[in-house]
Amino acid sequence: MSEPTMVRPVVMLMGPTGAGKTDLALELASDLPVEIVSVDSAMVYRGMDIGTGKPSAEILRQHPHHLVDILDPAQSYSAGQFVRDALHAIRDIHARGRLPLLVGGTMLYFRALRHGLAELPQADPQVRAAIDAEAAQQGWPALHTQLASIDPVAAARIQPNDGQRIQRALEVFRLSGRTMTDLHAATALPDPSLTFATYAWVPGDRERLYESIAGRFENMMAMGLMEEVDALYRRGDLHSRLPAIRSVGYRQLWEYLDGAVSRNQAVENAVLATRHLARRQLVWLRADRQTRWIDALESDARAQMHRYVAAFAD
RNA sequence: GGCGUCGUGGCGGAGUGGUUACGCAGCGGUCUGCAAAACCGCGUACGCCGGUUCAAUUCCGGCCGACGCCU
Repeated sequence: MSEPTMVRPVVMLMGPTGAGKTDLALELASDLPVEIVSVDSAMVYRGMDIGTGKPSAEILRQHPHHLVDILDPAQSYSAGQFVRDALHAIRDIHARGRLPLLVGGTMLYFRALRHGLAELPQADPQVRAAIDAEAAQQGWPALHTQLASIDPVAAARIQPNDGQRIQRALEVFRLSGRTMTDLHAATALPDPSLTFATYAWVPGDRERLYESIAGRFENMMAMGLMEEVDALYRRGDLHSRLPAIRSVGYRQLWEYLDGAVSRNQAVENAVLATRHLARRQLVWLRADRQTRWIDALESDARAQMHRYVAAFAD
């Protein structure tokens, strides 16, 4: 007999890359009855450790992270798959009487879990290939026009050059016979029994964040990131169009291994790409009015987070 | 000291007697199964002082600075 008023708490710790979320989460996990669920589109891949800022194998043994190392880099993950996987992990953690602590920087995943995704057909390689071929032939703006004729609402909010989204909208229609706009209307919460407490862990000073990003990448190089990327490169079956290889850091070093740029240039590009990523993550966080911001640079920030999370851990 | 070339927004780099080049960085933003992705938006800058002209970043003169060559 379940009580209707019972809610199952989930704490979300979001932040830009380089903000120190991982360390904070580990700290919380060693003091409180929480289990960490990674919300990170790159840490899901095996063999991508240094560049994704994944905790060491030793630490992962002490504090198991859900949704880390679950895919081979040749595979593709998705927001939809993430929601399913996260829901399972959350269910299990609650069943153990513990608190799920979702930590990461993939804001689309957080949003999908909190607000839900419509029931849309999954990506289909065949259909995508067909659409790609058409785009190569006529250009994306032409396909955008095509989209406008079947789903004017979607076309109005998608830019004529946004191939990724035009393709998805067209794909959904070809697969289901219904427009994306139509299907979106039925968007529902993934699990209404969950309550989310959301926190944005953000260094209050952008300059400091960028400095931390540069230092962090330098450190990754010192830890052998180039060798890590080279190992993936040498497999021979991976290529630069794969989501895994397009990740920040990996993509740029891959270009160096391809001989397209110098090593220094690659490193510079990688740091730059990381800054851009952080900026986009901040945009998501700013747009989210329900989330409590915590300045990671404040001296009592950690203690504050401790209290917040402890309040849900009872 | 002489001759020559050059001096454009944070950087790179076009160009024109009157009409916002552009690229990068930076900043703002969009985001429903690739999201560490994809895409969109934002900059009147022309070394200084005069002159010519209806109008000068663009033409002329001087000055300053940089570089090169020469003595």
